[in-house]
Amino acid sequence: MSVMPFRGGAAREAELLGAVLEVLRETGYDRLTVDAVVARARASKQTVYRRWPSKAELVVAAFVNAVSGGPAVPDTGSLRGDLLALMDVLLDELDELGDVIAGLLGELRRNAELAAAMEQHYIGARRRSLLAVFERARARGEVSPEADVELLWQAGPAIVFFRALVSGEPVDRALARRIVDRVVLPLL
Amino acid sequence: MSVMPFRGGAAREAELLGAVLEVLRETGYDRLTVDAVVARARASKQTVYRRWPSKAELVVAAFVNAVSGGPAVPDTGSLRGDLLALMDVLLDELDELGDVIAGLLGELRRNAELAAAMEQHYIGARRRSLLAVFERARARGEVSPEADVELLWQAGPAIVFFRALVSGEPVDRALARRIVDRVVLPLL
Amino acid sequence: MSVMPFRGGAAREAELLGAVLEVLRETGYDRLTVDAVVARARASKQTVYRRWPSKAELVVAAFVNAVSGGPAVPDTGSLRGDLLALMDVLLDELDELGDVIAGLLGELRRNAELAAAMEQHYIGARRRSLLAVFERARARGEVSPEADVELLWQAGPAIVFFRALVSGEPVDRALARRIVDRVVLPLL
Amino acid sequence: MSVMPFRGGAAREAELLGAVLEVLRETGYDRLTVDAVVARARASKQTVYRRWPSKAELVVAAFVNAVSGGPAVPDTGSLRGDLLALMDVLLDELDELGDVIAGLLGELRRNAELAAAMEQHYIGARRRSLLAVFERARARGEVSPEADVELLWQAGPAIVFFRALVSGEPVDRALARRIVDRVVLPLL
DNA sequence: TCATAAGCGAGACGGTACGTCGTGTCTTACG
DNA sequence: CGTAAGACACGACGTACCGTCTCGCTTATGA
Repeated sequence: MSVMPFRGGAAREAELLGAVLEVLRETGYDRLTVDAVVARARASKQTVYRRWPSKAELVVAAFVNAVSGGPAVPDTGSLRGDLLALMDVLLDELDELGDVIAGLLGELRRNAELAAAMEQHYIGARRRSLLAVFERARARGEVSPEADVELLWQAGPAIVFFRALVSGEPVDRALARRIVDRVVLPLL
Repeated sequence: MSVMPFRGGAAREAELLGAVLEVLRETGYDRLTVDAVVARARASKQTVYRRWPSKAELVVAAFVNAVSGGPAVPDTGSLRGDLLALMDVLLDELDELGDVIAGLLGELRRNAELAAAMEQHYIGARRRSLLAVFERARARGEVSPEADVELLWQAGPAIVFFRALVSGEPVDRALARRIVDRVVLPLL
Repeated sequence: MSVMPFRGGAAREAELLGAVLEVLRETGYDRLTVDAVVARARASKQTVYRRWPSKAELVVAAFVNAVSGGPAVPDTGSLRGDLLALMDVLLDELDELGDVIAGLLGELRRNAELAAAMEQHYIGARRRSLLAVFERARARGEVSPEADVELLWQAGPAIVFFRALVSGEPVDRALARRIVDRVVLPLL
Repeated sequence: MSVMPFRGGAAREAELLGAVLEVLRETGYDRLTVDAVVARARASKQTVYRRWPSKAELVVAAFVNAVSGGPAVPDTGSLRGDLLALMDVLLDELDELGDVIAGLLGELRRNAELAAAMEQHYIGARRRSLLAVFERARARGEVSPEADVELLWQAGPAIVFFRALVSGEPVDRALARRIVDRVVLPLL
């Protein structure tokens, strides 16, 4: 007498990760407990631990699942517009998942595999989008040849992360505009 | 016939925070337990919890105590030299206490009081040093009047934190030099 | 490849109570620690506290478990023999578990549920045995009709408890004989 | 600017014991804490521990102080009246201090000195009163020569203690009368 | 008259136990 | 065989109480 139809492995996996996100949104990362996730998904702990070996991996999986795909490379016609569009996406994500990221940073320092997953699916995806935007601008001649693009792409995200996670200052679109207009663009 | 001299409250406090740092250095933030600290300091849990209401506050206190005072404002004669000196301090601190910071960021998001303490004694102290350096440079005419100093001071720290804590890229003096020469100075 | 066979809840419960008794015998009631019990049984505190909400309830459960069943109703052929047999059982129990009883009396006064359990399984069982002996004697005509059996059954136990727990006088078989011959039997 | 006049050692001692009794009456023996006593008496812990080496000794001292002197030997003219008068005193004391006695019994088993103090000042005093009453009755010829007075004096107290502390049955004057009329007097 | 000791309040301290919580492993019973 | 349910060992948390200690003040006594 099951109260729920059987669901294959992949579908169940998505449900579990969804439950993780729900609990994350309600309680934050470190108040999240595997028991809460399991109760939310009407699952068993074994069902979770069969797939992810620890709470950290579970949360990273849910996080990556939530942000995966990453931002589409925008095409507003101007470099400035593209940059602002990407910064907006970053801001929204930080707003929603900043707690999760902050909670995970400690784990990432100790678990290279987790760190690699985050780099690959989160930071990496955003880096690739930014670099694509820069590349297109370079093709249009908007980028000075001696600009250190490998360093510059992360100036914007870095400042936003720094304020959101470390210094606690507000991050909003005005800030994004300031960064783009007074830091990134002048250096290109 | 006491086997040990009496130590006033303030002295005991310093000993406790010292024990926290020792344990932090040996075991890392997340493996740190209050019991370990207490054993190290030959203290009782009450002695700790009388002063700091939770493990997080204890660790923040130890961190703040370790970095407080902040970097002396350097005076190498040139803006570039001063900036590099400050970046070096930042790098050393991150190297030594990066794990602690990463572990604490989650707590800071949920505890405004802790966040304020960190901002006041850690980030704030470094911001004040950097701004003092900028101010001196401005007096010497090395800073363009329209430079957004309030934003620029954090470009260096932000990039360093971003790489050290979020993207996992290496941070070293070469990077510091790159940041100063290709981001901060050009924008001034 | 489990290193130990699974034991159902009921079996585990018996093991835990056994560990309590072991620790009781070794260290006495007041020195008994839940941690010691847990270590002895290779159990977790949760496993204990899941079943019994406090140390007191745990100890009462172990005590009740140890004495439950109570003394078989003896049948020596004579009332005097039966009474002496029951008193002997009482003496042995007091000798072995007197410390535990003395330690528990304080708790029992504040916890009616615990007191009821003790009355039901310890005192009650002994009362029932004594009354059965009296009843059989009455059937044989050895009991005067106007004897206050409801009061008399507890004269023996009461004196023994009084001396063992309160006044600190020795209790031995000679005393038991004295009580039976000079108090109980004459009043019947 | 002291808020309280100085009190010599003996007077302070009585105040402290009074505070113990107050706290005992409010919270019972095992919920009593030395800190509570100290707060109640506006005293310092050292002031308590200078006089009594442990909580148990403190409470026993307060108890003995409260019941000291013991019951005056009554003289109602009849043995029965005298016995009932003494039983009434016992009942009142048990009613008021039963919790304390129950809480202390565990300690007494482990601390012979404490047990001796209780026996001397509490049980002993009551035994002496009862024996005096028996002795007077014997002089009047009310006591059979072969009665085991050394055993009989404790029948009444024992049954009362047993019911009050162990079996949890009610103790009242009707019970006292029953004990005197159906147990003690018939055996004399 | 003043200092010097003794008792005191206040309360911090080391130690030990408590009862709670969370993780990751495990067993059972069901479908 | 995968699952829901949930017991379990382990280990950390934060609280409570005991008995010892130090401090600084007040009182009592002796020079």
